[in-house]
Amino acid sequence: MKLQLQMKMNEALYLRNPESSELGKSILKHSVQLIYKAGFEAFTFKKLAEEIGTTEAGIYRYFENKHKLLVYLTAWYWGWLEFQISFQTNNIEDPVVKLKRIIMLLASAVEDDQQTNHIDESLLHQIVIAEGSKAYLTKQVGEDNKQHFFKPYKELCAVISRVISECSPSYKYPKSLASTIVEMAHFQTFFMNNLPSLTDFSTKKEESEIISFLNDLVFTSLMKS
Amino acid sequence: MKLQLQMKMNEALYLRNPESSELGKSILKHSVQLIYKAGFEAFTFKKLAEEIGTTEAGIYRYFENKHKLLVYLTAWYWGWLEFQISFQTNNIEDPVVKLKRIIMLLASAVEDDQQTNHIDESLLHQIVIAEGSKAYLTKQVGEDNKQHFFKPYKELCAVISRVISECSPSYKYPKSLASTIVEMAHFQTFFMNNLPSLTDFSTKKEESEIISFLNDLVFTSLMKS
DNA sequence: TATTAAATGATAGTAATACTATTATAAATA
DNA sequence: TATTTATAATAGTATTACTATCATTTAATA
Repeated sequence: MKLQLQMKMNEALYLRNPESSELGKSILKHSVQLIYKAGFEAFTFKKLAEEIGTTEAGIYRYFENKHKLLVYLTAWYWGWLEFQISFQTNNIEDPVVKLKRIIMLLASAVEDDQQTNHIDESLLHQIVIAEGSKAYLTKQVGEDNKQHFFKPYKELCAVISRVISECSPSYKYPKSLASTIVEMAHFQTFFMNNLPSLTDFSTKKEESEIISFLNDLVFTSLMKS
Repeated sequence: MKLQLQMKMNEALYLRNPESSELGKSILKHSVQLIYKAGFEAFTFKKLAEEIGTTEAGIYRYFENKHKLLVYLTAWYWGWLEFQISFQTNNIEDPVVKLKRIIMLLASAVEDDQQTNHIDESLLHQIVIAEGSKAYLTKQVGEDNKQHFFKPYKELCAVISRVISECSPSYKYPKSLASTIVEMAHFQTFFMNNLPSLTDFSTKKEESEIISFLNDLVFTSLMKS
């Protein structure tokens, strides 16, 4: 039995629900591939339409513009990741073990999980590393936030900060530490691959080194307080 | 006596040196103001030209495109900040005191220093917080890096990582910790102002709280190892 | 089965963006 | 005075980021 889990996405992110039709799913699938390949700046709805074999206007029926599409994809990713984390850490009692597992999941390359056929999570992970911050580093953060576009990201951080507080109830910065490890899991990966002198990770490009760094960072902070 | 210190910028960043003429300086000054006001996405050379009272073609004689201009401005900022740090921590023997001072400088709002009349460092600091990552989160990072566009940023991180190693020679991740505190000084500020639930900082929006967070993060890591 | 609605395809058009090129003029310098 | 240098003025192109219209296919429903 193969069960499909559908994420309930914020309806303000799209004009027509892309999960509800073939063209919609094709838009999601190919936008991930094209943004991955060309980068978000060079990505246009025209090119996407050509790739899919539809027209620009066709894409615009689903997404207002490419910024909304990026926000949609990143929100999808954070929702998906939160589910992965809740699934993989379910029934783990010890919050320390739990937090270690979370750090591992944050900093590990994702393998495409087949469950959700139309989105390649592995590519999407790469996109979120390289383009994800652009979803909120804009002049419209405020309005976008009011419309709850970043809820999945904030929820993930909230989940992590709760585990941090379980590990160490007296620690004073659980939320900031949570957003720090989420961001750094990505940034250190990006730096390792592109600006390696900003990291201590060898040319082997081992993600295990990033995991060790984050574990060290987090647990020395928590053990002390 | 008022001494002007000129930063030597990477020549591949511009077509004509903007520091060498009035129009050039005006471009720098007004681009900082306009990017701050409109955000980098909405910023165009046309609008900039109108603001300055010159033509689009006039801007293009100085900068190839707006990406190069952003890279120029961020590089300028990191160079300027490294100088501020080296100046303000000069003659401090104790590396712990030094590192604390650095963290303070990283996370404090900048006040325009008058020394360099044409660039408003305070606005530029805000720009680097909100747009700075876009300088390297692109498909061309590799090439840009080969042309040493990110040297000032990497040098600043290198300086900080050396102080970290002085504080604790056995600490295994001085470079990653350095890039982490630089990035987090900015991201936590951005989050505090725009997505506050990602932080533990009160509505007072006190930068001193961010400084405390970073100090805690860094010094528990270093004391332990 | 016929009717109708929903989704898509095809085409066209507009305003703004991101440039390049050319020519004229003013100011600085040799 | 001749000449280089910087800038202004104007024009033009390809691409981007959309919006609008209408025809056609597909699917749902009466």
